[in-house]
Amino acid sequence: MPDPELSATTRLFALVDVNNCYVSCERVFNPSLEGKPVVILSNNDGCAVARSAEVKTLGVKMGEPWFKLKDLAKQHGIIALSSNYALYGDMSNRIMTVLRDFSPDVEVYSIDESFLGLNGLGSLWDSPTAMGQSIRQRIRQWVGVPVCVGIGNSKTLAKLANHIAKKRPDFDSVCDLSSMTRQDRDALFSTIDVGEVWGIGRRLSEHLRASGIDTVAQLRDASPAWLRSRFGVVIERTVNELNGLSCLALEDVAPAKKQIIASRSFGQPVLTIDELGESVSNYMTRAAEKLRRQNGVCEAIQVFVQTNPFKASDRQYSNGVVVPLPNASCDTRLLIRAALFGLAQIYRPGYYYKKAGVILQGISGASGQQQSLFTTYGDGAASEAMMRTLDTLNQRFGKGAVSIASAGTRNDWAMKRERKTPDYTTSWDELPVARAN
DNA sequence: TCTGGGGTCCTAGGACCC
DNA sequence: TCTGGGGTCCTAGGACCC
Repeated sequence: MPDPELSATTRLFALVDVNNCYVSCERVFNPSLEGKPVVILSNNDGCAVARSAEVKTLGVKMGEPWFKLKDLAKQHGIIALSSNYALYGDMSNRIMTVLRDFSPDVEVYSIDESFLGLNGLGSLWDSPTAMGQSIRQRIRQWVGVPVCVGIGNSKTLAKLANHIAKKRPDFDSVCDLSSMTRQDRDALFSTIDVGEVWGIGRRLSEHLRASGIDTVAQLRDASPAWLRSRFGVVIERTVNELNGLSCLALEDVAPAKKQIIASRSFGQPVLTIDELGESVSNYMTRAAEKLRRQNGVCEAIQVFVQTNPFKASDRQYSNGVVVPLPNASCDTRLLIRAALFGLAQIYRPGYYYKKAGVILQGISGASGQQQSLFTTYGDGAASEAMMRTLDTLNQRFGKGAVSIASAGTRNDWAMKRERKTPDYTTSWDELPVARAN
């Protein structure tokens, strides 16, 4: 097999990743946090979702509940901040803008990570490493946060290089695997745990180790065919990528979401359907905004509720239901009604609810705003009739007991859906009386 | 009694990512 | 007392069809 790195179609990728992103963002606006142990907490200040280097050194894990950390925090003076996603999103946009100056091909992979396509840019720089250093310095200077840069012949290798740049101080925050000698790479790969590879999670690591594959080098040299038969096609692709055979393309335009989730845990347990309904309405409002932002409509919504699984002394209950819509829609009011209808079906009184959420499903893109408006309001007798039915029901049973499934024409998707879920209540006669009192 | 073969679609669940 | 919130893809198996 020819060395893919020498072929004419060799690709080159960089991965730029903000160090301890949320903490670094906070430090830009509050320099007194510099050098101190800082954690950023999730919704309701529940879990640590970002840790400064000082906190990582103390052994604090990602996702660790804050209440378990309180003693350690007191002991070491850990500063805990509630998360501020508006700030992080804004900082992220600034970084991505800087990156676009370096390459026309930028894939924003997450709030703190971007892939860059480097093909064709070689003549602009002494070396990929020189470019990486320039990226790093400019983001530090213009935005104020530290980043690491990993470079390789596939996205998986760029990710791995980034990991090395972060862990090994001698690389000075930039690691280029593509220019390294085979021996140097082997030496590195044989010291890195297989679980550090992008796409190899906890489960696969366990299985691989049981098969005698402990390091990146061993995974790279394992037989793709054997791995495929044993673990599936995803890992086969990963191994090819580790060998410098680029299988994952850069996606410079973000594909539209196929589903949109909005959910939250509650600070306090919630008992009544009215409170749940209020939350569900809020989530749906947010989800519908996201849907419209991508000019989409959805054909069904799902609503779910859950008690606190960590509280063993509580009676546990969790349930969800899919509500097909008579017409694909992005209309907030209609979607909220559908969600409340679903909620009425799954709500059971007497439980301490801790979490609820909605999922928009069957999303398709509208070709433009006009089409989605037509779909929603249109001349659709179905929609109109449905709304009237809902109003009648609301008057009769009170808020929350709303039916939408009996009105209008169903599309194919919804019909199939109905066939497969026989327990789905289609008639309002069958609606449970779901109010607590 | 014996009981085909090929195909699609859908779902639930599991794995992964940040 | 207090335990995040999003997403994607793959696979196995069942339903259904001819």
